[in-house]
Amino acid sequence: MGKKDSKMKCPECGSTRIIEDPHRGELLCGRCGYILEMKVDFSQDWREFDQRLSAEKRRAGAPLTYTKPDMGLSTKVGKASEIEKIQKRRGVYKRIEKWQSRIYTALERNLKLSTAELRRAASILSLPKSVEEEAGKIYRSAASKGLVRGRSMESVVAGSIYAACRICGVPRTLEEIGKAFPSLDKKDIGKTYRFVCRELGIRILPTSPVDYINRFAAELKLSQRTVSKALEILDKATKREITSGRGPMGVAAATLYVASLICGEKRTQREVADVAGVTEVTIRNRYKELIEKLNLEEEIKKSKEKIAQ
DNA sequence: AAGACGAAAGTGGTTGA
DNA sequence: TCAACAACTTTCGTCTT
Repeated sequence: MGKKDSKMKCPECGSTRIIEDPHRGELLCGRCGYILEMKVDFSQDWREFDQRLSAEKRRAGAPLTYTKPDMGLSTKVGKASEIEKIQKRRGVYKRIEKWQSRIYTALERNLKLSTAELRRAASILSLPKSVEEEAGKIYRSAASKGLVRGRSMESVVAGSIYAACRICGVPRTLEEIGKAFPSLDKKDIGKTYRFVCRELGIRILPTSPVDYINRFAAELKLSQRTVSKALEILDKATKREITSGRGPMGVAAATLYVASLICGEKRTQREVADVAGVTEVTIRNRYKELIEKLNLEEEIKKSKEKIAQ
């Protein structure tokens, strides 16, 4: 993490302490954790030392993209009637043209619609371009394997986005994805997600609570101090295997709740639960385990006394 | 009155025979 | 394919602040 230039200001709390997290490529506020932007390096990824090297390394054309139905690549065979000079071969071109349209109609028509849907959802969720690309890639493989058949196109798009978020290390909850797809219910998205991952052989790595802490904390407007405390607690908890087998969102929520108590920035269980998309009961269960196994009782008592003063 | 607590019953997914 | 199982949810009554 390094300091960023001082001109930048956090739109959330006005702090000018903007820090950079190079692993995630995020710029975030050092005070409240608000994420200002996801940085992507658009600069040239090679250097040119002489004529020969520059000719070798340079790549022509627009970059491939999964956010266009044809990846920005397709060419079209002209209509036979337009190619007057080669009248003789007219029959051949007619056939080629026919095949082109046949291939186009099946998969491409679907991709046209789904790409529009993907873009719409990505903009609602304000996903970084890289995640959108990943989602497009996943959808494309799913579609070409015929996995969309029997499922709604939307649910597969939603599942692809959910998977892409996790792969890129910026997981969203199913609720959040669901908000961008009002017509779908949460369970269908999860189901489709699992199905697509299984069929495509995408390894589903369980998400870590760490991935959620920053985002949840920002929504709860917790200070950086509390976030650090939460991460510290989480680290201890992980080492003692309190977190294994537990839902990562519940763990993240409980950790933040405890940290908020200790740092005197109390949030109610309800508030934390809503942000994390779990119930108060789950927070209570995790919370109990944390306190028991990490002996946090005294620390909470201390901070309570402090507040009472 | 709001928040925290915990018991009990229900849900959906995983696992192993 | 079915039952057992763990995690989580929903609901609700009770205690605490």
